[in-house]
Amino acid sequence: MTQARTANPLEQSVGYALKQAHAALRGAMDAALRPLGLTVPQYACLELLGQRPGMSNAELARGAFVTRQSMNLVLRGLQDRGLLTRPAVADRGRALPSRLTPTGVKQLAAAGVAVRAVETRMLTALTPEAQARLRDDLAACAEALTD
Amino acid sequence: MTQARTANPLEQSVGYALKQAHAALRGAMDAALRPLGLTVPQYACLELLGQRPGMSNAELARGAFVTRQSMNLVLRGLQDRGLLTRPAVADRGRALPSRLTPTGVKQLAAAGVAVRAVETRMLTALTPEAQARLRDDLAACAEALTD
DNA sequence: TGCGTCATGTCAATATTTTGACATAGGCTA
DNA sequence: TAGCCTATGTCAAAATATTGACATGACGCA
Repeated sequence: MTQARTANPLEQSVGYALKQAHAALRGAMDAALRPLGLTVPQYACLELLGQRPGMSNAELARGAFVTRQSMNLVLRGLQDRGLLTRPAVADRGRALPSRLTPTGVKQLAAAGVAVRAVETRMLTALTPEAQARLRDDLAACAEALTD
Repeated sequence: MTQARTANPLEQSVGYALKQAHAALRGAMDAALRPLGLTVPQYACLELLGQRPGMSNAELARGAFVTRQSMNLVLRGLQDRGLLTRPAVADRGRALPSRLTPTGVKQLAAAGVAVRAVETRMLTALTPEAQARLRDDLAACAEALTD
């Protein structure tokens, strides 16, 4: 026991476990979205817009945890593919509100099914209570670091 | 906004919380390691080698959740800076075992202090029991996805 | 009104990572 | 032994993300 601690302290680190779980989730989502021709950032963008239409590029970037510049490229790609629309000029301020097209809504629906299946598989070993607790603890971790 | 709950199902997603916590941790580690001239992958490499000297490039890549090619670049950078050594040729197989130099050990010690401070800050809101539970749940999530 | 500050969108350049590919070394099996 | 499979290190190219910078618009305040 005491040897296990000194021999593998990494495995006892919450940070390492977080990194491990994130890598696994990212890989699984990537594999699930590939048949649909979507990357994870692209899906995140669709999901955010599906839940709150009219979000600006900067808002989407913050919600997807990437830079404005990266999200800008994602946005253009999705726009070129006809999954969302964006006004060429802003009528108020500089923010350009994006909205899903009907095609985008359909793509999001298909992607959502695939992603939710991944999440369900990830959480198979956890009770609903444990899942809620995990979510809240992760949120608390994020909040403690963003001050 | 009574529809705040139904309007934000993303906040109820464990996967999203995981992504959020990971982004916050990554950013905090980045900031903590920058004064030392280290990136997160570089630190991960040092930490792995500190705990298990002689790991090969491929082993380090798996442990740090990056590709072999990425770890190869990290390894070369650290080697050029004199933080680790690697034999030019393998005496057995193709794996080249890396080992920290005394300078590397010192850098790792300093970086370890900084990183542990970040992890402590991240976990301030959680009891030791909750921390252990969080770690185990994350490990269970990762394992469920890697089958 | 004028001014300072902040947020946004976007361009260009750079850095980083991944994808694809190939040669080599070792283990396994017929 | 020969043949096949897997793992490893590494090269080159492509994709992706970030950093730095700039112009523009909104807001607060004297």
